Amino acid sequence: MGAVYRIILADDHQILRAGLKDLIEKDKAFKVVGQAKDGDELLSLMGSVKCDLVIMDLSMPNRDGMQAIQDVRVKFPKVKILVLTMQKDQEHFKHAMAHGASGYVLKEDAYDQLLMAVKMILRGKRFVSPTISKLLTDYYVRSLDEAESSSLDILTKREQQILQFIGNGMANKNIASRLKLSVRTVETHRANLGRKLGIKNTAGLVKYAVTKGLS
Amino acid sequence: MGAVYRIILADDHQILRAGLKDLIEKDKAFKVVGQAKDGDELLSLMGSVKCDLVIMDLSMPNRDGMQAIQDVRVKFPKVKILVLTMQKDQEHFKHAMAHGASGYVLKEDAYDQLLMAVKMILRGKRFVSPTISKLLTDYYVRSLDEAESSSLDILTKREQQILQFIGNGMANKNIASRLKLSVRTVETHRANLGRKLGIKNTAGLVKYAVTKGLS
DNA sequence: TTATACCTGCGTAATTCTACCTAGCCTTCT
DNA sequence: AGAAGGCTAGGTAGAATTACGCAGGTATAA
Repeated sequence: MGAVYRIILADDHQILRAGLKDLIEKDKAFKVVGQAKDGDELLSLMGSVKCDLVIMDLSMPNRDGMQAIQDVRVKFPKVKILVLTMQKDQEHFKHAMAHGASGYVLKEDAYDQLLMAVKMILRGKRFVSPTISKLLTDYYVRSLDEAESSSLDILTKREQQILQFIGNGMANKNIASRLKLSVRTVETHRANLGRKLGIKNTAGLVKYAVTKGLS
Repeated sequence: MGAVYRIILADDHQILRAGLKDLIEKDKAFKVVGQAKDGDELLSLMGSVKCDLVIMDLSMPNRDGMQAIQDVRVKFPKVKILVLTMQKDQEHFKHAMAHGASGYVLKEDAYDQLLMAVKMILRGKRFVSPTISKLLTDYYVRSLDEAESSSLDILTKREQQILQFIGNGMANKNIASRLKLSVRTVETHRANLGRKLGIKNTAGLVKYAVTKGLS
């Protein structure tokens, strides 16, 4: 049945908050029970007003959004967080989500995206703006470009295979028995890998393998 | 001006090829100059018929799609590859793109997605189906969940710091000198890391650090 | 038919890591 | 004040990796 969900808005632009409140409350299932113009205000407001969801910007004075997310998560673990921001880059997104946000929507997105995000989050799901989703994929594909152009192709098949096992955290001995080779052979391959890639230690090779997606 | 782009289709379903040819050639800018029912046929066909783009499935008999991509890339580096498949998972996508595909579209996608992919690829861009894009983001967000819930928080600050250096491919000696600690101290921390995380070897720790984003 | 590159493997010595343990010093919480 | 956890560092022993070189067999290309 129709419980009314209580929402708090946090953004340093009063106009945006006002407009947003108006839009959101067109759906009778939602009620904006408070507004804050910065992180400090948000935290103190939440001390006195209960809510189910916070919709917040990342760029705010006095305790910026990223910090606010962490603080809210610690002090009010049950309250969901939806980030609504103009920050359209991987870093902000990753940090926000890693710090505990449940959703990430851009101010340039259509309003129905925000509405969908709110509904999904209140149902316990996460929501990521398709714009951001596409952005992440672009980053990923670009990283593949770099990976391809750089150096994987100077490795022989055997070397790539060995590298893959290294990347999976296997010791030379294990690799040798898996491939039915002498440990010495594996060592030779590993040495060649190190020489070709200019990496001396195991750790570097593993990192290389993992970042190249060989794992 | 309007050069006609030459396209070859590779898929083991004849019906699909026929329908696809029909759809594609509705745009007079494209001409399907050949069809193959498997990887071998594709490669031999390309030896005699020039083309700008190959649209291919991944699951084909006689030299599967993944292998075919690599072979095409080696023997005909100028020909672009668009994967059209029902494989809707991260692994197939990653491998296909890593092996040199320029685009990835699902058979369940709307046709205009395929058309857009073809056009973008022929303009030198890459194209990834939004469905896949969303899938990748979901994987990413889920991995954040695991990272958060699992174990990073049972590590002390110093341990996280050490883990980060390990993840960056540094040997104990280097970490020690960087942090102005004894090698033995670093070893102790590393041992504790291994114990807490249940990971025995360096490689595993590096992999852990990298996948947790500590690098 | 030479080259060339690749895969395989060994020798030796030095370096590094692992696996146990102990232990002093510090801060924080009770 | 006492307990607990964290940071530092050492001892000892053994396991593993690294560095350097060497070399035979095979496949592929010039």
